[in-house]
Amino acid sequence: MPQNGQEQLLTPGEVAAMFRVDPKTVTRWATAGRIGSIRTPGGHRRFRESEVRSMLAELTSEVNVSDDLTRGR
Amino acid sequence: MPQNGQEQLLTPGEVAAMFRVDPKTVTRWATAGRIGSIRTPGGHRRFRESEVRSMLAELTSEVNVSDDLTRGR
DNA sequence: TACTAGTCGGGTAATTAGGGAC
DNA sequence: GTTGTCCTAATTACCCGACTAG
Repeated sequence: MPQNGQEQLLTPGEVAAMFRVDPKTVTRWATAGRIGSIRTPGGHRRFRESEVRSMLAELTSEVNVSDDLTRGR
Repeated sequence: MPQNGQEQLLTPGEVAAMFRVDPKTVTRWATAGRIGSIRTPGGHRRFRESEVRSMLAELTSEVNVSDDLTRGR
């Protein structure tokens, strides 16, 4: 079994689905340097799941926090 | 773990997990000469861990962490 | 010898990159 | 200033049967 100290990566389509935007938009974010990207030798991009999720959480504004629903922070 | 001093070899599946691609894609990289490969007597491929890691680091671009992440602007 | 998981091949869909304009 | 859609070319993903690794 391979060691699991690696970072989980996401495809542009998955990131686009998380933000509910077009994959092209995610590509623009990567081009603009707003999100870190890992390129395959073929030129396709992969994104770090932790980075995407933290960004998603960072840009999320909750209405109210009742109890321990906040487990990531 | 295994022998030290020797170079660690990775299977196509492990390299595929690092790049979040299909093992078949890694095979294609080897066929196209984008990555060095070592063939077993049976025809299966093995890849050098150092080469894969350096390539992964080479194709990784971090975000420019500006201070204005605080949503002030 | 038999067994499980992985990796050959090829072939065909699906995704992505890049440019450019609105 | 940002996002979505158009196009073409390239890359990648999933399908199969057969073989290898251990």
